[in-house]
Amino acid sequence: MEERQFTCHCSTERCLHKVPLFASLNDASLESLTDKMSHRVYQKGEILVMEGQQPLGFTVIHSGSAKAYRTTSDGKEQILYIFPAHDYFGARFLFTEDEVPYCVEALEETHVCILSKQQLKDILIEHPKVALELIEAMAKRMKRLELLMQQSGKKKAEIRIAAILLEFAETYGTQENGRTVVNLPLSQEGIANYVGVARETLSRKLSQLEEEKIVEFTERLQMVVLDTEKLIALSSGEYELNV
Amino acid sequence: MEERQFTCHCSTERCLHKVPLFASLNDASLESLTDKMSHRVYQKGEILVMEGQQPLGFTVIHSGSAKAYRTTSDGKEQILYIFPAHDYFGARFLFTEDEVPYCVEALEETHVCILSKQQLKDILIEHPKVALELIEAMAKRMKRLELLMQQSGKKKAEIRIAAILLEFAETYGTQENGRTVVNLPLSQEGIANYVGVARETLSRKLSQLEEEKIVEFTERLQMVVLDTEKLIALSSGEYELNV
DNA sequence: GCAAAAGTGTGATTTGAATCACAACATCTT
DNA sequence: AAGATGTTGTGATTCAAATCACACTTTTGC
Repeated sequence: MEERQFTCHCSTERCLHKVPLFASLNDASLESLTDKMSHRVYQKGEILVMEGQQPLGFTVIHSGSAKAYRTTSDGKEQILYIFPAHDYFGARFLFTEDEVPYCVEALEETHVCILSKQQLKDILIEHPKVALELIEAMAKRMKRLELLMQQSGKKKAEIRIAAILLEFAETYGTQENGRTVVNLPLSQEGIANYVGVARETLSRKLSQLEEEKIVEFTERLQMVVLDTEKLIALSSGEYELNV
Repeated sequence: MEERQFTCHCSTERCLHKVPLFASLNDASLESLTDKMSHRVYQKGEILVMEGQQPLGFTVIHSGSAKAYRTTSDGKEQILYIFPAHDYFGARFLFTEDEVPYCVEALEETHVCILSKQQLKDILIEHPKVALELIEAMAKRMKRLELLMQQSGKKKAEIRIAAILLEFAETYGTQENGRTVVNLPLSQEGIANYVGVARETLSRKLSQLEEEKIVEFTERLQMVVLDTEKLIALSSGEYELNV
């Protein structure tokens, strides 16, 4: 096993540069900001923040990825967000509460940079353009939530599954001679918890999707989208899986 | 019937004063802003914006209320938001898209004040505190969406119903010697569309709630909450309705 | 390399809510 | 006041997904 790393290379690499949120800052302010941030490394399975705890702060994922989830009353985990590399979290709950509303857990080795609430507020007041960016970013996240809401109102599992697969394709997919190859961030069990259906239902639906040549599961945690059109039609309810 | 009103009293009443979003603006900037806004009046059932259209702008509800909904592929309406008086909408889609993602319809006679995208942006750049307020407001709305998401992942209808009733109690309830009297903004049919269950299911569940003396429906569009604790327990899944 | 653990596929059964189908009210309208 | 229209309650039936149960496969850790 590799030696565990306790520092990240943020200061040298100026990791914030890759985050669209801070795109409008010039290099000088960016560097002074980076110096002020604290940096941490988490191994796969480690918890970044625990539901009910004090918020860590505004957290930028430098590398790696994480999932945010809550444990429901019947003991299952409902995943709310997957944060890929260069994404961030914390703005939403830094501003609304006292305690974090969900657990965030690393899905792999993950390096993060953290900004305290006050630091973030200072930046937003000083650089209104960053605030505007943040508003836009939040709007995008809301858009996704609204879409999911709409779909989850409906019972059909396949609609919601198709929507999540499309989300994955967009976030983790790469084009390879026409087909979209997607490295899934979660196992089937995890996807089921994200979609909010039973693991068995997901397994059955995925088999159907393969039968109908809409997607293909080549190896563990890898999916190839064969027919994006159909997947979109499915997610909007225009198309249904035949038995 | 009363004569239809085509102008609102914004300029004299400084309606924006009541909107927490603009609380940090001084009277002078508030008044100059108010003059720049356009004002409109809608009757019950009139559409403020249509799904797919160009956004109206950032819209503040001066008086009245409205619902935002989408029509799903199977022809039902899924209500996403209810906007009460002094609430506002538009920030979310002004920043993300080209077209409005849902219909907004007046639930009663409704007076609104509208700010164009550019006007809003200018204010946000000039008054970073307003931007901070907007971020907080969006965070709150996201919090609600996340909560609903979580609950809609679960199948139990009563959990989601309880959550919505609590939301209504908070927004439209008034304390009257211990009990909370709530003037509902929607009919049963509307509530069903908001929760995302069949109208019949809602009716049955509400009857059960009355049987168990948790709420009481005194007159049309009026609910009295008798046992808030139980309603909360129900919404979190700690308590279940006995047949 | 082998055992334990984690993840996956598939049938049989149960269950909760959607759907269908009306009857009973309430509310607009003229 | 009476018909029309919209709203609500309740039974019977259907149906999709959860649950249960277990075989099978893959990964992981020592």
